[in-house]
Amino acid sequence: MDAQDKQVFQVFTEVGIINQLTTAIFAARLPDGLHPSHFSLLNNLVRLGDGKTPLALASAFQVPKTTMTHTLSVLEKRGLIRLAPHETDGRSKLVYLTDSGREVHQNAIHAMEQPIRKMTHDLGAQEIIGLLPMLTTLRAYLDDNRDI
Amino acid sequence: MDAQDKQVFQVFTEVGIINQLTTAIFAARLPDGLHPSHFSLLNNLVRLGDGKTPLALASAFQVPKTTMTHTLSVLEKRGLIRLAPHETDGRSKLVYLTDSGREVHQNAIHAMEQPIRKMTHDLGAQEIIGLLPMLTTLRAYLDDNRDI
DNA sequence: TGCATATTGTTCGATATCGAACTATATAGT
DNA sequence: ACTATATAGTTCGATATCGAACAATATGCA
Repeated sequence: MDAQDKQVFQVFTEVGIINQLTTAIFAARLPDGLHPSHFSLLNNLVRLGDGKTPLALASAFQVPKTTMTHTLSVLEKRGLIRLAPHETDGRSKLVYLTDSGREVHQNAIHAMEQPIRKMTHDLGAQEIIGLLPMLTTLRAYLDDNRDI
Repeated sequence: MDAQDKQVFQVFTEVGIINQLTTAIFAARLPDGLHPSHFSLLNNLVRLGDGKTPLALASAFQVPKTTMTHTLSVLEKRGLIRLAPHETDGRSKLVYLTDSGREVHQNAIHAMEQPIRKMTHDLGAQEIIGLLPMLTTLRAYLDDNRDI
């Protein structure tokens, strides 16, 4: 591994640390018992629309379907989502947000405003947002090359 | 949450996805049973030196000390690290790499060369490395503001 | 149609992560 | 020195994540 490889590796190390720190910051703002993975799922359903199958969600989040089964069962028990039978495929189900799920999501989003505002105040919004194009490119590339 | 807040939030969403995808890519290259968290610890000891206390390592990785107890016990059982009593503090221990631990780490680093080279070939090394300054700034800021 | 194969989701067992409570040792204040 | 408090690490119970095996349904092809 040469010096350049190590710098690239360092990028992923920093990404990992940032993910851990921001996840911890946001997790502290979530309602009691709501894990970041639960919020992520609610967030996906709100932003990209519900009515997806569990397998489609597992694929979107790059987790095994067994993990999605578990996550969905937690959210269903909490009444934040509803699992309906698939209209045309007897093997499958469809995931829908409940009113309660939308409300919990909205409150969580609102609670995250404060740390985000402090970060942007201290570091500059444009500095942070400036990362977005390359991060998006990198994410899309990795998503298309999972078997790299 | 206004449009700017959402873009900042999107940065952290992308960071999370990139972390998940790269972790999966690297995990696939690790020896059987070696979890990414195990490799991360070996990597830290190699890069920054061993002889640290478990608590110092837990703090460095931002994990509860109970998690570090578990991780260290796994690595010790595999013979990759050695836990020695602290010379001056009877409560504490010191973590040292074994020769086997250094060897496993070296092999893992080497195995990650291939996916890193492919990424840099496809996306351009400078494009990826260009993220490093701001990511480092952001990581240092978050590290200093864990109670944000 | 009938059967082989593929797909969707669940169950089960194993490991990682975490918080609360605990033990042992060190330190500080009197 | 004595005692109260702080610190380092472990144990324990709970949850998240994951892979292997399984059940139910769908699809493709003879």
